[in-house]
Amino acid sequence: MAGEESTYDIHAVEQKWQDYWLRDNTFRADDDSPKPKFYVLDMFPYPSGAGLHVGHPEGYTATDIVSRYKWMNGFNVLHPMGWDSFGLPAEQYALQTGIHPAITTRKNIDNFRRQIRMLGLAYDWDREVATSDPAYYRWTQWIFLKLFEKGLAYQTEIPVNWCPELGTVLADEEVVDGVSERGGFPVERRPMRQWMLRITLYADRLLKDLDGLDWPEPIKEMQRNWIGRSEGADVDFAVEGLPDVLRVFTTRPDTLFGVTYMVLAPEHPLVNRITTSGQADAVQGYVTAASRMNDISRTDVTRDKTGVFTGTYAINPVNGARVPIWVADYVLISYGTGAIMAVPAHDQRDFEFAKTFDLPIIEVVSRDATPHGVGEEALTIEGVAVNSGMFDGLPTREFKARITAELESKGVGKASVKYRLRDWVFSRQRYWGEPFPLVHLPDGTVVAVPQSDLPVTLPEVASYKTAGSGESPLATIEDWVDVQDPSTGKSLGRRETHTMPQWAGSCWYYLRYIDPKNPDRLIDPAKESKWMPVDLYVGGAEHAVLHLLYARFWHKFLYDEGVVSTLEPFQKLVNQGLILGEDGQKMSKSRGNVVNPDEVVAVFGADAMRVYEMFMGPLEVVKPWNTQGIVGCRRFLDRIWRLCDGPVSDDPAPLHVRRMLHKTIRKVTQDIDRMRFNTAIAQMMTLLNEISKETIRYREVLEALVLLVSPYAPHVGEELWERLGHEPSIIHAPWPTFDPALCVEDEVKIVFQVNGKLRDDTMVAIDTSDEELERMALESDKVLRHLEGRPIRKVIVVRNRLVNIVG
RNA sequence: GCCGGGGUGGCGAAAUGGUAGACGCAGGGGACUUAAAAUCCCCCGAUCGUAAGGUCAUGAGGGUUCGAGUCCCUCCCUCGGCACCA
Repeated sequence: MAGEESTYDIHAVEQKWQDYWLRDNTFRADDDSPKPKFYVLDMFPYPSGAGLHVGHPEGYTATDIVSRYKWMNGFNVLHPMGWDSFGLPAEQYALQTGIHPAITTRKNIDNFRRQIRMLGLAYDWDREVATSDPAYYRWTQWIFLKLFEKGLAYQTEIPVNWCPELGTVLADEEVVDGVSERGGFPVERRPMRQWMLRITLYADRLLKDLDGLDWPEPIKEMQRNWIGRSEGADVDFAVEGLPDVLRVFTTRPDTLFGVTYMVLAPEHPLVNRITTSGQADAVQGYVTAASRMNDISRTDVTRDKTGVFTGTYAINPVNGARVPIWVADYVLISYGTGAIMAVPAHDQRDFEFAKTFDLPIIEVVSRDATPHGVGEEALTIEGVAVNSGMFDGLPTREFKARITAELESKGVGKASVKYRLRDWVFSRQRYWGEPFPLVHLPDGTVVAVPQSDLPVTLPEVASYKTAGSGESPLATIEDWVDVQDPSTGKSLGRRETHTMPQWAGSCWYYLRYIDPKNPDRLIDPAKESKWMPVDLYVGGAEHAVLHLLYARFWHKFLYDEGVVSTLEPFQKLVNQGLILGEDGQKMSKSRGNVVNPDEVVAVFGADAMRVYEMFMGPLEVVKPWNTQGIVGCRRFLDRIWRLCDGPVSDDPAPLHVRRMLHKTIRKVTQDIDRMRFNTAIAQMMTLLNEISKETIRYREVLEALVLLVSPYAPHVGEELWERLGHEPSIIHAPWPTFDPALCVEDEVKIVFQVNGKLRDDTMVAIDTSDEELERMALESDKVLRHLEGRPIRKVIVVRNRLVNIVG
């Protein structure tokens, strides 16, 4: 293979420079530098036992190129790396082997660090952090306590998937058709105590502040959809024969005259109160059945509508109509008020339900102000009111405003905004996560562990199995759970045994990189304001919603607390596309198509791997790996090496070579700014092809090429830079500049078209006049032949490009 | 179902509305070599033609334009996200 036949000893060169960078601390970010700052961030990895796969270095190489480019442009760059090291796999491994997750994690981190260094990535290792390090999670706990103090953290009972046989809570993905994925044991919905964070309080800000971010529009759109702001009205319906009020949320208050029934979610608190004795058994049975279903089958849209009548009626506030109240699981307790007014003529779900249970359907919206009767599906458009009494003829928009105001004046409704976003379930019944710094007192109150006692560290446990109750393994460690007064030894209360989810540590790691060792505070404000915000954040699109939304939420909270000075953490975001296996399938162990960077580097070297990953295609795009393809990148580097290896002339290069060089400097520079690394590499290859034709190697050209290629292939870059007589590191050398005057050719090819088809071409001096070009085109035999004597109707001349004769 | 990407040679891809396929891989031919590897040079979308040259071609079909891979409309396929959110 090409790697073994390479021109130079790749591995010796790569080792030499990796050692140098480490020794020299080349990539240290300087907190005191007067240079402009640039903060480049990678989404830090979970250090799995499998080690890096070729997908990781894609994003890392991209940020590495940008970092090195910024250094060469005189910036003070912060480019850190760390570990998202709490998480389930280490705990599952501990369950199987009894090896402590901390040990596994340390080993995996060491392996990841080795692999990342092997790739020549320019990180400031003095700033490395790991979320599972007590010195780190002390501050995760600190942030949580702030949230707790401000009332943004609360406990609630919410239904979770409880498997009695396994004695544990399962995630929705672990439940298939109502039984556990592993073992096939029955799973039930059981309300369990969980810690929640009030992210919904920040919904509006999380939505609005998206506008100012330099993020891919699709990602912003995903976040907007996830937050799901919707404007409408709360409307109160009286319940016949009872003092209760049934409040519903609707985005279409203009359809109130079309309400033919009401629906409560099975979990709605009014269900028991309003159900008549005659309907009690049916309702009870339905509610119980609904509680057994998991969220996935419950929300399966292809399911037929089900429901049951409560026996009670509600009174429509606009016309006094008496409408039956049903219970149905297509209404979710977690959205709006957990109850709806059903308008089957204009809502597809209500329509299907009404058809199933033979309920009336009243048309109240029409395209053109005249009723057309109810069709085969609901008409969900905005239009004009019909069958709505005095409101007939009103356009939807006006009607909404009028009726909302009217309801409000009567005290039976008001304008209302609801969000799809739910509060964040923040606790896990697991061992390997941040302990909550909380103590439950005997009287039921919950108190914070004093700041001076942080961190609350994880105790040693004998077994990593969850406690039988569904509590975490921590619940079984009596010494740890029982909090005693240090002076009297008297029991004060019991520690919270839940742990935080993996998202917690990744919500703020980008801040700790700025001040990683500060023992007294999360971050020094002066350093924070120096480095924030993150100028470029690169990572996988799989984190488009959750991680990025949670981190933005915490950041805004920390802003409110005066800890950070920016409203948003990540100014520019780029998602790298997935790298697929050689078979075009997603890489996975089971498919056996995983490419291991160790093997690639062993054969081709880190530089070739880096160049290939960037050359494969645009960063953001999904693309398949092809080991054969690296050969071309290896050859490219070898050819540069050989070029620099011989005698070098200090004479100025001939004009055509300098032109090519300056065009290349321009293209490579512009492409790095646009993060189009593939075309930058292609341009360098083109330059290389050109200068290889010359018998003389000009220093002027070689040095520029080495500088240009060095962010992509830093080992070759450093080595050749040194051999050309310069001091390391090449990142201290200035990025080459181009002369715009040298980027234009003095001759251009002009294409002659007849009726838009290419017929001839010729070389002319640049900026030849339109008249001259037209004259030349009309002298072309080929053009004349294709005109076939037809009269010329029109001539289009595009200077320096083409002449199109229309005839 | 809804939202968002994307369909260009054998493959990865490139192309401010202006020569479609830059650059690379694979393939073919040649030079060097006892030979192979490496290296260097040439060819390389399809099709008709001895050639000159012509015709077709960017998922399909329409449209705008002197000119469309690029803009507009309809549709198909594919990948990702969300999924009874009232």
